[in-house]
Amino acid sequence: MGTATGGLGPAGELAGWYAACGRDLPWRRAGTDGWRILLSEVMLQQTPVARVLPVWERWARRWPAPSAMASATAGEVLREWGSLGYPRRALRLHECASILAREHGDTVPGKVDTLLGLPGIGAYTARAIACFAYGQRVPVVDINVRRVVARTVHGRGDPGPPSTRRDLEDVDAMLPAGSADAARFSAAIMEFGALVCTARAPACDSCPLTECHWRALGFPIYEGPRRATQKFEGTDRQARGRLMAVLRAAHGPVARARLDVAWTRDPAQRDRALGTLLIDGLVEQTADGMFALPGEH
DNA sequence: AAGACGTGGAA
DNA sequence: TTTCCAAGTCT
Repeated sequence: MGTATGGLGPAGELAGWYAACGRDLPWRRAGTDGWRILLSEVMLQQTPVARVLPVWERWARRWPAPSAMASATAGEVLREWGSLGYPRRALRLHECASILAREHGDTVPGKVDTLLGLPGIGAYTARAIACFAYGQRVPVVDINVRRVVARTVHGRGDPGPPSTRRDLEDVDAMLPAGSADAARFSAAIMEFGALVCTARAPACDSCPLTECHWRALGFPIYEGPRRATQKFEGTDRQARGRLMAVLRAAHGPVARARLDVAWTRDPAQRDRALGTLLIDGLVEQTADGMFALPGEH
């Protein structure tokens, strides 16, 4: 690539690169239905492909349709979710399955506005499903896309804080006219951001793009506001994670003491964590004062 | 509109 | 060891 392609344009260049270098991920194979696409998109929220792969394969087999998942308990779904992180996603998926089974004929809707009304489906995921499952010509904007646009179009090394409205307009302006081309473009630009135009060490040496404003400007260092790095060690989130791990590993309800030993450094924090897990519906208390994953008692 | 929300691997 | 990062969503 890169020699005398004159006129292909960024969309064409990305499409060519994607055809040659895109990964053969199972949810991208022809014929993958909307439900399985939805599962993959939710699992991939803030979670690397490598960790999603085995879980998605198992889920796609075990729960081939929303109704199948709806008939499982939330606890079973949480257990299958394992350590993917942000287990509220699993809970919302379970709710989503019930809604789809009950109100949408056991199928996944194709309209962005309808998808946006489902639990756990936001601006990115709704458009990703509409685009990748149903071939609609809608802008699909994730962190990869925002980073590629920031660099190639705006000449900034980092996209800075998100602005859904602005980001959607930026990408909409780049979308090829045909829906099939637009869908291919979105898959390609996301993959490009994930494999080449990466956050930490972009592979500019092997970049397939003829034009990049960031490169043209000499790769200026990003000056804007930096998102505060979140602590994890010692936080409520870590405590919640420990408690959930105990519940997942157990077969049925566990006694309070079993949870207490999972986080001993700060009893008040442990109580707070358990309290919010109860509120979130990730944990339930049994009649005799034990604790369990929802529906598992 | 910042901040909460998991987890593990790489630099 | 510490920090950063991974196809965001919700409040």
